[in-house]
Amino acid sequence: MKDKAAKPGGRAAPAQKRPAHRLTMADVARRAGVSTATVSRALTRPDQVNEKTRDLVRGIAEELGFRPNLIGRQLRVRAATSLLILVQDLDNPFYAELIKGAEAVARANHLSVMVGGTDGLEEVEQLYSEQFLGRRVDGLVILFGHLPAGISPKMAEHSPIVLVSEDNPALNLSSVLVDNVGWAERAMGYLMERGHRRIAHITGPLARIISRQRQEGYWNALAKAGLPQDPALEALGDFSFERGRAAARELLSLPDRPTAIFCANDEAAVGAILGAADLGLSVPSDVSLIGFDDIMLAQISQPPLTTIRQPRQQMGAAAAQLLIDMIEHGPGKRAHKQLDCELIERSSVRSI
Amino acid sequence: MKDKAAKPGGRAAPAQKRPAHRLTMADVARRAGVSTATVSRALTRPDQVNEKTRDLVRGIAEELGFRPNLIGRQLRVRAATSLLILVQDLDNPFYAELIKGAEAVARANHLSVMVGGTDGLEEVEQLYSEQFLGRRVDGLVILFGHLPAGISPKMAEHSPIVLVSEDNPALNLSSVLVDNVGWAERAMGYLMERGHRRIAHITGPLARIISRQRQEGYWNALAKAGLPQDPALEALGDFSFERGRAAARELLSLPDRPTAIFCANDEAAVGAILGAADLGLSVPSDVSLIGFDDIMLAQISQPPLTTIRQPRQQMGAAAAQLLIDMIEHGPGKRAHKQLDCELIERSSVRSI
DNA sequence: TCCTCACTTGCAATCGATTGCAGAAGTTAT
DNA sequence: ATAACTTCTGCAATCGATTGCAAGTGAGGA
Repeated sequence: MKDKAAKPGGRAAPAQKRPAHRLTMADVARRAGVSTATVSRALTRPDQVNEKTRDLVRGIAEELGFRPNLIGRQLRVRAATSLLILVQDLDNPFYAELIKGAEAVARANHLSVMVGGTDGLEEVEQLYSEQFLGRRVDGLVILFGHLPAGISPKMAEHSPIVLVSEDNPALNLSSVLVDNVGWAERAMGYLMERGHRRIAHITGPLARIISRQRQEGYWNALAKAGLPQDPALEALGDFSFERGRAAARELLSLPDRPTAIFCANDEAAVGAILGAADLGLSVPSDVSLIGFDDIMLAQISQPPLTTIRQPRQQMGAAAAQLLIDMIEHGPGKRAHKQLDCELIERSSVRSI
Repeated sequence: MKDKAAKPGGRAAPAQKRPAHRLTMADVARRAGVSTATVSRALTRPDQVNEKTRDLVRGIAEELGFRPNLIGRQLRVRAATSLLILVQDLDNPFYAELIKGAEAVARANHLSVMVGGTDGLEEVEQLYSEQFLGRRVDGLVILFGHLPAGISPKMAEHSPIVLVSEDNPALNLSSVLVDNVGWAERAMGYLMERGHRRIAHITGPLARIISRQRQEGYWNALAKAGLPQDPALEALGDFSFERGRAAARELLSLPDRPTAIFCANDEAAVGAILGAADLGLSVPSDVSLIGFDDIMLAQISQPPLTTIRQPRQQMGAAAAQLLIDMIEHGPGKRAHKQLDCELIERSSVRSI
């Protein structure tokens, strides 16, 4: 990659004879007997050039298969061209749909979307920050709750950056969020309305703000119902299927078994279905389950999962839109967009 | 976006006073009392400039927070900077993992990854083709079996383009594939080894080559075993969960019910589990099921699905690598990379 | 003392398109 | 016929960095 020097020995040079002179506007101009300025105008501002000239130039450009070099254009016309979406885990289905929403809006605004999966690695964050600082991307959608290494909070203040899904109140950045605390409370409320009193919680990884917020909602609901917090009813999870399964086994082996479990996400909830099955218990007859997110899995699981749906695609779209506004009008003041979730009733909860 | 003209009425202009003159090398140069050439070298070829000058320049660059404009650099140094991955449906989990694999390899080679979801729309394909023709991206990973609108086969011959997952033999392009026919046959073989003779098939959408290849594998296996093709045993699917469910109901309502079903993909297979359940039948005791792909769902379904695993991440990585080679050494001759699948034995098949 | 060579640095061209400004040509009004 | 406009086109600067070439400096050798 970096070293193209001809190898001393080796097989004969495979490359083409000449570097295949790339077609530029100058070529079209020469061929049409006009200046490059005219070519440029003929191609991008048809009304500013005489009809005959325009058709001539366009014809020749067509015939030659000329396409303007977008890098050249971009250097001159400083218009935004792309957004970068930063994710920790690119193949998490939750993010995929979000990316889709953002891409659609970006595309409608003549922007393209780059994606970067950081795996949580600082060096990779740094690398992508460079793209932003080097103005190769014009805005940043961040799907984790911190600034990527290489971007200082002060810098971020004045930049088109938006935090999505996971907030970080310490940074005062624009964001697109759902009310995790409130909807966790709502999920708990749903369980309580159906008579459940002894309700366990499988958390997400507590290092993540989003997990702590859902936990807070769990606590709030308990408090409002005058129920005590019982540490034994909180099992540490990490959003994974396997951990959800194990956690459910722990919780359901308790002497005084909970009648329902609020899971911090769907994947863990589906794990919990199996964890229950491991103990010969079935959902919802022996234990009720409610999840969070409404990933595809939630519809397909047996039983289908009652859960809180996050409007993922809309979140992505809103993020892109916010960014585009910031790019056009300057960062201005922070915008905090909050989208509504929805409780999707399926069959993993029964009344008692 | 296109029209920035000041709105006649409205609130006061929110934009900053001045467009915040962007820092360039010239600024650093002036401040350091050297030429931009020296700044450039001090920053990118440390050994070519005197130690003292270098430190001075770097210090000032640091202090000023200068970052070189990557667009300017890219215009001058024609090095590849990015790959574009084109997909029909961005939130299909199958592709997400593939993108992840490609991104990792791209990143390791100092390239970034753009993604485009076309939804199968020609106009969107056209739009992304433009990015490629305009040299804003240097290579194309295509995850569907045709060239995007706007790129002619002849053009494609000489360009860094690779078809992944879905081939199109008509185009003679480089590709990264699995042997869909062979592995479909293998799936069928697995069923037959376990005594199944009456085996149905839920196809994918037959417009897609990949579906037809798996179907061909199904037929081949039948033929090799001396079994007849029975049209009644082939149900048209579309890779979706719902259609899989419906198809399974049709097949299992047949007077002479199949003992096993080979599903063209996992999502349909999981649907089939429920389709069977709809008829009071259970998997694998009443009917065996084998899928294709090994998406996450396959591990989690009840019962977990026996299936053919495609090495998605490797496919993405191989595609990126192939592209990078083509970019460095010219397209050269076509490379067809075939990766191995793996039969993952879980519990959706029983011997009879 | 003069020559050669290595090491630093700057000049200016270059990548490819866009666009402000001004001149040329043509039209209309007076 | 002349002034006043329009309309069209080209010149040349510009966006921001990189790099071939040449010049300047100082050290070391003859």
